[in-house]
Amino acid sequence: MSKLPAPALTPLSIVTIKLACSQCSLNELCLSEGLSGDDLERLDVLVGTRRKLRRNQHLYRADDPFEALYAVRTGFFKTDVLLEDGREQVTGFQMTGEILGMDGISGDKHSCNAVALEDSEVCIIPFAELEHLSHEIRALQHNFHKVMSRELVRDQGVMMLLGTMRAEERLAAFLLNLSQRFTLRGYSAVEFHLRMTREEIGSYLGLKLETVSRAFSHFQETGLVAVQQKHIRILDAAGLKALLNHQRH
Amino acid sequence: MSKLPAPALTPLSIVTIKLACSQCSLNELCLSEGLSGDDLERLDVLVGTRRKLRRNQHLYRADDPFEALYAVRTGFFKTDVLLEDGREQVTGFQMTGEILGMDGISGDKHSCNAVALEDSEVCIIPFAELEHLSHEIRALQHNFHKVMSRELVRDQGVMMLLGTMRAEERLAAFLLNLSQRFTLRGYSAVEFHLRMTREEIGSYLGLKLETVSRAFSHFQETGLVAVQQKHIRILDAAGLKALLNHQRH
DNA sequence: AGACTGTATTGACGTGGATCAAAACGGCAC
DNA sequence: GTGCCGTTTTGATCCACGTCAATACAGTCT
Repeated sequence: MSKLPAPALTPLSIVTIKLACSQCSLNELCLSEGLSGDDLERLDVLVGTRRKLRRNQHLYRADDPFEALYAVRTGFFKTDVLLEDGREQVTGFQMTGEILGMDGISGDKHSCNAVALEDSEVCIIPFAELEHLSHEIRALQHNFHKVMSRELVRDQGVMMLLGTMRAEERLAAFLLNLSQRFTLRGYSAVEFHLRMTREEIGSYLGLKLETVSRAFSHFQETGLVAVQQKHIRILDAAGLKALLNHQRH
Repeated sequence: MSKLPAPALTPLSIVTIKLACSQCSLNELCLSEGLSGDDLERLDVLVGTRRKLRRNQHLYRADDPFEALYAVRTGFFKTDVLLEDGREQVTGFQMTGEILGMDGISGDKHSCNAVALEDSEVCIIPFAELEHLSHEIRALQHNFHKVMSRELVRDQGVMMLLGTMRAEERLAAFLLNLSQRFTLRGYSAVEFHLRMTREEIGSYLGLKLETVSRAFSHFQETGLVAVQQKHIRILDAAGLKALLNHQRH
């Protein structure tokens, strides 16, 4: 299983590392939650290899054969779908501890593109082996089901956002969501760097980049958020939340 | 396990039936795909009970404890999510052979409402038992993963629709999607009854009911579709598809 | 340092779909 | 049948966001 230590053809080097889930600080966020020491070791074996990606590198592309899931170990990703006519929809942003690639299970090929938005590292989880192991470890099976289900619930939230919210509500919801996810990972809830461009935010939120920019400016004017390019500081989280619960008109 | 044959308190009668998946005509669409005779029988035991619902009855509601998945056996459902301020987003329409309730796995409670849009019947699939059985039958485990993943891919499509398409494109995509799903079930691809109102279509597509109505009228005028209330006849499927691939402008 | 390029901000204007309103239609109860 | 009510259609108006365009800013290369 160990990979050739031959001349690295591309920057996408594949590294074999022998400490995986058991040593991983993301434990609770990932597949290994609640696994016993013994089972954890078996998961370690499964998730033996990692892959580093540079900013803007693709982890996989739509129509690539599906072979593995990927757990983000460090860094930041986006997933997007392209229509034939060139329209792009960003379907999600993934950070540390989140799992990528589950869309590929149903058709044995990936149905979207996954791109690193900064230099990143993922754990490779060969899917056939994951199924095999979760066939043996019930807790792992259940964890995996929960991870997939969580993704379904997340998608519901995005549909709600795209279907019923106006521009500033969408951006507020987006910022609060990021804040919450950063908090879970031990980072500041109120101050962070956006890894994506205004255009990518807009695509995710179903808005044009100019609208995103204007909404940021307006948040700045009203003292909700301090915005300086990609650097964000939330000044009034309650105010942002209040935006969400307001009736139309 | 058998239910009281006592005076039916409510129209939501629970019926014990002993032919389940093995006799079910929906085989290929559902969880049982590719299972051998022996394994099929074990799935039969699991999916032993059904539940009938009248039009407008809830199958489950948001925050109900999650205990089972439901396979639509006959009828038609919608799922929706409500915001505190009363805004509603229809997140999907489910027909024969489709599985409901997977959103509940992650939080042990349902995250949306499921309502029958016509008199319907579902197969009850107790989730703990499904996990138990799919722990033993690898093909079942894999089928279930595929079903969940298919749902993720479907959600991607809805996001694309809500994020990048204009009103008539959304409606065209919606009609073509229904057409395709009816076809899979052996019904006409070009002629069908809509089970939902304009308002529900609009909620699903992120549009107001008036906009949906106008789009239907326009399709009628341009000879793409014959519309008579809820009765739809697709006259020019290619024309509808062409709408989707057009650039904005 | 200067030049180049991708990204962000801001303004002026146009438009697709929301909103408000009224009328038509269909199904159902009586 | 008649009346009632939920749904659909259609019209008139409004406005949030898209579009087009110019400028500002930041990072990178040389």
